[in-house]
Amino acid sequence: MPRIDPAEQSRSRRERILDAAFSAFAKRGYRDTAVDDIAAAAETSKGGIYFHFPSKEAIFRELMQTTADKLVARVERAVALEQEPVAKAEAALRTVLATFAGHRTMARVLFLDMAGAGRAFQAETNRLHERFAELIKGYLDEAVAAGAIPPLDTGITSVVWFGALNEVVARWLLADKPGSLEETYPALRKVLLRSAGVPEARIAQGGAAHGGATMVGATR
Amino acid sequence: MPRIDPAEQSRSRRERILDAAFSAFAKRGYRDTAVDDIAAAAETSKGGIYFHFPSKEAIFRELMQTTADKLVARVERAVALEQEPVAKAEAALRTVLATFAGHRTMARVLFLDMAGAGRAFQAETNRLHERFAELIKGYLDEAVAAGAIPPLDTGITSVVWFGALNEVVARWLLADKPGSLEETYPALRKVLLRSAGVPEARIAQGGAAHGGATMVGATR
Amino acid sequence: MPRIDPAEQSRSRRERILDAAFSAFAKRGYRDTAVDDIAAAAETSKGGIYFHFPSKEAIFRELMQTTADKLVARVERAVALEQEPVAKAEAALRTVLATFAGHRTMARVLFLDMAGAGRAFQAETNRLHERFAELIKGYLDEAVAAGAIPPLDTGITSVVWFGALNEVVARWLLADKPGSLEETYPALRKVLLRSAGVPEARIAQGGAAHGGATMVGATR
Amino acid sequence: MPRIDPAEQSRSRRERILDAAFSAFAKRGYRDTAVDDIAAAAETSKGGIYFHFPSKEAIFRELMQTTADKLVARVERAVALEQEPVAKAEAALRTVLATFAGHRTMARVLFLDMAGAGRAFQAETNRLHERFAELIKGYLDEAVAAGAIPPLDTGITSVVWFGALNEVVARWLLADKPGSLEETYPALRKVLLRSAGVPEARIAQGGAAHGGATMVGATR
DNA sequence: AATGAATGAGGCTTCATTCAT
DNA sequence: GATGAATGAAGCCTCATTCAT
Repeated sequence: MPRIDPAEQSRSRRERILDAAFSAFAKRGYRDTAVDDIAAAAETSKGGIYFHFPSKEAIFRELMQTTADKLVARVERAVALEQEPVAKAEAALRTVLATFAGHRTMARVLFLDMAGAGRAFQAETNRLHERFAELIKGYLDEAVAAGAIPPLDTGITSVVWFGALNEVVARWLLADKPGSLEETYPALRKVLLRSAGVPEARIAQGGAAHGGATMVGATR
Repeated sequence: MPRIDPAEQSRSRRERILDAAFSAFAKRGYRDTAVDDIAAAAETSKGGIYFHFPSKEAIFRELMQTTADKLVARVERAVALEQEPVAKAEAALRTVLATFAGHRTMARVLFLDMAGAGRAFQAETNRLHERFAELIKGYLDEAVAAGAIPPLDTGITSVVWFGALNEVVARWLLADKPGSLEETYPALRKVLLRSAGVPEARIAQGGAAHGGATMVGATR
Repeated sequence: MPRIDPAEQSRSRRERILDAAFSAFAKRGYRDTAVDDIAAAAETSKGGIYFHFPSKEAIFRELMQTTADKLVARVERAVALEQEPVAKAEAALRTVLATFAGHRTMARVLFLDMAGAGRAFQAETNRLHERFAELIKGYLDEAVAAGAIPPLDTGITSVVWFGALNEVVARWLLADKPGSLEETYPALRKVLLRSAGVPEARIAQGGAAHGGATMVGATR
Repeated sequence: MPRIDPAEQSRSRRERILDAAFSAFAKRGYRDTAVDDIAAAAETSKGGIYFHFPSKEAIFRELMQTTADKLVARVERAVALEQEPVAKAEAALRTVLATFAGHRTMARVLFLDMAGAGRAFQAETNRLHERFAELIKGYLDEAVAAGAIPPLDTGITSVVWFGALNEVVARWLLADKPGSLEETYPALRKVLLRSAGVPEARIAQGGAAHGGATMVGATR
């Protein structure tokens, strides 16, 4: 008879709490989500939550961390499929948009809650932004090294890219009638590539690379 | 005899509350600022505050509104001094950076608190972002109309510009040792102008327009 | 028309809270008394309590302080009526017993709660014990100086006196059927005077000093 | 083959829990010690504790009981070595001080925790005090019977003795820099013997009885 | 207009105890 | 016998808002 592994069960409960917290935070924001709400959503008791996590804050932090990790991993996986430096940057852009398009909740948590969680998380927020900017900067540096784009200040450019992406996603999140996030890709791509000095000829090639596989859905 | 106009006095009390709230919000964020804090800073009582404002939220909203108004007015004033479309866009950019550089508190309120204030203010935040993006879009449209830049999607471009600006300022606000915000202007300018398709030749002219008056601080 | 002085009203409310807390602590002990209990007993709201006091602990501390002050004041008043050193010591003893006999609650708070309040108040407890021991020591020192008793270690003797008093009161408090606290005076007096080396002849004079006024009731 | 007797093993686990609880209570007090703390210190689980004991309270009660038993046994052993009634009383006093001096933890539990444990243990505390007072009273009664001291109210005297001892130990426990508890013996002895009417001549003999063996520490 | 005392709904966290495995 | 996950009742404190004066 298939006994239930208690360790497994515990992990799953933990996961359930995390999931519940995730959507609760996404729906109402960090401050407006009570631990009771999370408990109710996870079908546990408040005490149960405090068995698995030391504090509400800890839950949030873990959520941020793993969410960011997942996103980064996905971007890196997508980028790895490309050879050409500019294509890598494009892949990164595309993946972020596609991911958020498919996981609106994830976007809410990462973009709105993080900022809205208050001063206590500024360091966290900072690190997250830095991380993504670094990621982008890496691809831009490669592109410069490969001669695909002229030498330029990849530091500020990556910040611009990140800020732009941030704003695009935020608008989509806050819009009354969202529309498709992925539809913004072609236009955003053009503007950002241009900002990085990618030759117009290369830009014109469009996102047509890789055939129709451009907007590969999320695996999750 | 020079009587104090009661209406005038009331207005000044109102103003004092607004000022106190402004710095309190900037210092501790919306959620972490108690009405008591504001009252203390304004040298009034809690009751006094509720005489002038219906709620804490209303204070915040008004603050956002007037702060944004001030910033927009200042940008428009600076832009009005320029003739050439691209120069106008540059002026807008420059003014925003210069203003925030001189009014870190203003930046905090507009960039950090707004986000941190919770879902209740999303509409407000939205409108604010929209407003600035529109402002930028207007200048870009002019530039397109004047043939200074090629026809392009000024909608997305303005969003990119705003997002970039947003991110640059946010980073500056959250940095451990801030550094000069205005120093980022030349690099940011180059990237953004490029993103809008401004010819390299025009970009190379630098921010040298208007001689040394480029970075004139605000009077406020 | 007799307007109500708001300051007066506030003070009275504060007092009401203090009184409520006093009996609540005496009845259930510090730890087992919830702030809600105090609020209910004081016919206020929890918030009302926190308007007047920063914390439950602060209430307790203030209570200890003022209660001890009252007792000390009363002892000193009684002692001041006596001239002879030994009579002073007797008066102190008598007053403490008489006071507690008339204010069982006071005794509970000072003797049981203080100890039971937990480690957080040890310093407080310490100081209180020290204070009373010092008081006693003062009278003993006077007696030695006056030659009423032989030179002796008044330090340890005062500790013994205090400890004895403490125990007598504690027993009375914890007894199933209390009996009269004041009835223990003659016997206790004899033992303690003996411990201080008071001559048997003087001891035999009994507590008859001051005629029947020996057990003056409390004023409070 | 030397199997481990399960009953024996269980007893040892029980013992381990008791020991752990003992030091935990001594360190943080009854209320501030969580069952989890005890479990951790005993290297068991919470469930394990509840297998051996019905409640936290029961552990405490048992601890008090056995600790008091040990102390009493030790006192009686020491007293049995003496013949002379006054010497017996002295031995009791000496032993208590010596024991606590060597087992500060024991003192903490018996003197501080008991009081701090709340109303639930008042009966326990009462009984403990009574028990010790009875012990002392017994020796005093013997002394009276033997004519070593004049007839006196041994009831109140024993209470005084106990209270004095209590206070001395409590002070030592709560002092910032403890000093030696045993050093207080000579002075305390003198005061207490005097309080019981022991002739000055006998008191002057000092604690010199039994040669240097006076303060032999306990083996535990 | 202003004051400041009062309210009370909630928020986060702790912890003795239970119980399925 | 033992484990550790789960429960849920309290507990202390905060704070936006109201209101008598």
